Amino acid sequence: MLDLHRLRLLRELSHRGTLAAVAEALSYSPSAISQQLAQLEHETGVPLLEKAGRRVRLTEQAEILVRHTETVLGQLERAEADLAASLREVTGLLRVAAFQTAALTLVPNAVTALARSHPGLRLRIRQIDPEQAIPTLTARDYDVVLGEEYPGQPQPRVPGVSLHRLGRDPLRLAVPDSFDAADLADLASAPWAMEPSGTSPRRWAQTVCRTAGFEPDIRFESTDMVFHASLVATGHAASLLPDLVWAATPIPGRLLTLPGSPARTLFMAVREGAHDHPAITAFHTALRTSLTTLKTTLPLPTTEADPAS
Amino acid sequence: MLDLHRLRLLRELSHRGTLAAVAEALSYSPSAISQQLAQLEHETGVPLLEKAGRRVRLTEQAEILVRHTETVLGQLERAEADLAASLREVTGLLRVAAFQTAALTLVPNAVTALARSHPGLRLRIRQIDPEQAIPTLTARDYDVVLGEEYPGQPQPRVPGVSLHRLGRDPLRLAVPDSFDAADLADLASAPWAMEPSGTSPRRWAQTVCRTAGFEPDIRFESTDMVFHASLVATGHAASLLPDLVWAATPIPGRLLTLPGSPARTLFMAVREGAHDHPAITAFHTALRTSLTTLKTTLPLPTTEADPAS
DNA sequence: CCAATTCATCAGTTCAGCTTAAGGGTACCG
DNA sequence: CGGTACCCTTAAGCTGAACTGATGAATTGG
Repeated sequence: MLDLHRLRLLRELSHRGTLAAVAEALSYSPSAISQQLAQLEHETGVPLLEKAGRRVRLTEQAEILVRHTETVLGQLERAEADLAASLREVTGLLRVAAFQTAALTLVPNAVTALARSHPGLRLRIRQIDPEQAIPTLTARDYDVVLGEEYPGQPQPRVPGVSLHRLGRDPLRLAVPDSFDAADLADLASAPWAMEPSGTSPRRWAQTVCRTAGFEPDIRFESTDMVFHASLVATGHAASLLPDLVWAATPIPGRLLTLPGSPARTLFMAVREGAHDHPAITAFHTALRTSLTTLKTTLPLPTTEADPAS
Repeated sequence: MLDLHRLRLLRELSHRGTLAAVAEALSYSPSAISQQLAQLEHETGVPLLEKAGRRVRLTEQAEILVRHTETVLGQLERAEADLAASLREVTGLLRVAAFQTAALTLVPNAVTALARSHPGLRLRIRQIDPEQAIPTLTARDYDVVLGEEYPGQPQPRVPGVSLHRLGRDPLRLAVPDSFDAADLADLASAPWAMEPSGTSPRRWAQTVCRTAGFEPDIRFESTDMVFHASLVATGHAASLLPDLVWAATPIPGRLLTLPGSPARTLFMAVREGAHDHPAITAFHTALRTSLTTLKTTLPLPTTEADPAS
């Protein structure tokens, strides 16, 4: 009988490429992974790994096993979901990774609602960059990862992970009251606050400025959008920020709607097979109602129709 | 993550009914089973077993897990089969349980053929009563069980096990030369050799005699059909025997064809998911050719058309 | 009512699988 | 080309999960 634990290691290897990465992801020493895979090879009697430079490559047979392992793991995930669904009360522990604005705004409301509706469900929230959190779904560090997708910056497709849309979060231009600007083009030489390079909000914001015909003068870089807001409030920079920020901090100046009414899409990533899990569907609906509640509460310019709400 | 090993124990329990039986089947102590299932209950946080007198009953949740476990185990079986199928040569070890006539006649030819065509395949044959061997398929004591089905004695359907027909083996009346009998009715007061009561050949043979209008005078009981044949040869008893016996021992007297040309059906039982395994398909074809070869070789009365060959 | 079954529990033991440490091969870079 | 960094493997030793065996409690059948 094939050992599922070893098969999982093989599957991780096929995703991550090196034994060291698998070990890192699953908190083992590389040696343990090497031994276990050697054992799997021995049990099956089939070569599964072959050296490729200083790395290893999966053989054709190993790929076959990986494919089956995916379906087996999905089946087990569904078993857990079915089991949880058969109970009246939703219980257990849900480990959530949330990006900053979600953690500050969406999540607290959702947690409150769930504490009332599903007292048996425990939540563990951690604020973390979603780009690095999504791969850890399959490593089972988290059950849910909240993510965002900026226009023109599509989320990479990760096998074994399914995405579930939460809604749109409109993106607007936040300008200090002291700035004399009516639209984007007026800010060609203004100081800007943006996210660090390499992030998708940064790529999007830069694209917006370049489309408007200028290269932004970026004076402040931070992943902290509340920091951006305070820079706007104190008159130091303009910034392109999503509406949800204003649920966490007061609107610091003027908000200008951008051409085309762009928005980031908020989504929830879970392991395939787990999306039926009652804890996850409960969390999903709690987030969606949290989002729509926040949207109607916020005193925002109603210059756009939002098809998501 | 649900532990597959523990799930397997739960599955066995749902089939066998008591912890003791599971322990017996899988060569553990009952204590080990109890501990493992308690652990599974603890991990899932869901009650899985409830006391029912001095036994235990599976809860609704446990049944859910069992259903999923069945599909997961089937998937793993298919993984192994796919893996083996991807290799050029058929290798590995095939553990076969065979009933007596099969072990004496069908199997040796098949083994010879396989040794030539698939030198990498090792076989371990054990002669054993198929009725007790089939349940052990799921316990993985055997990979293949050869079985027989007498007319009107249908094989019980075992979940997780699939049956594959090998062919018909005609049943005839073997009468000592010294007996003055032309058909069944002439043997109403003759001494008979039959299989022990409780077996399906016995039930069938008794039905045949009763249909012919008499209760047989059973003087010899044995599962050994070669013994039956020798009783016929030595003039001590008549017996209802399948043709395959004559591949193991000379025809001892006269063979009379029965009305309706009855035959037992020979089949091969394997775990579901394993029927695609190349070692098993190879064994299957070897057995079928072995059977047809034997049939054409035997000097038998050709009074019947055999639709199986 | 006693004997036999069956499951639960506890203490003791064994072995699979982990970590650490050392070694060898490969790529990349000055 | 040597140096360095990275990656995989192997050996040795240790730890904890899981097994055995003994004991006890509950239930059923003769």
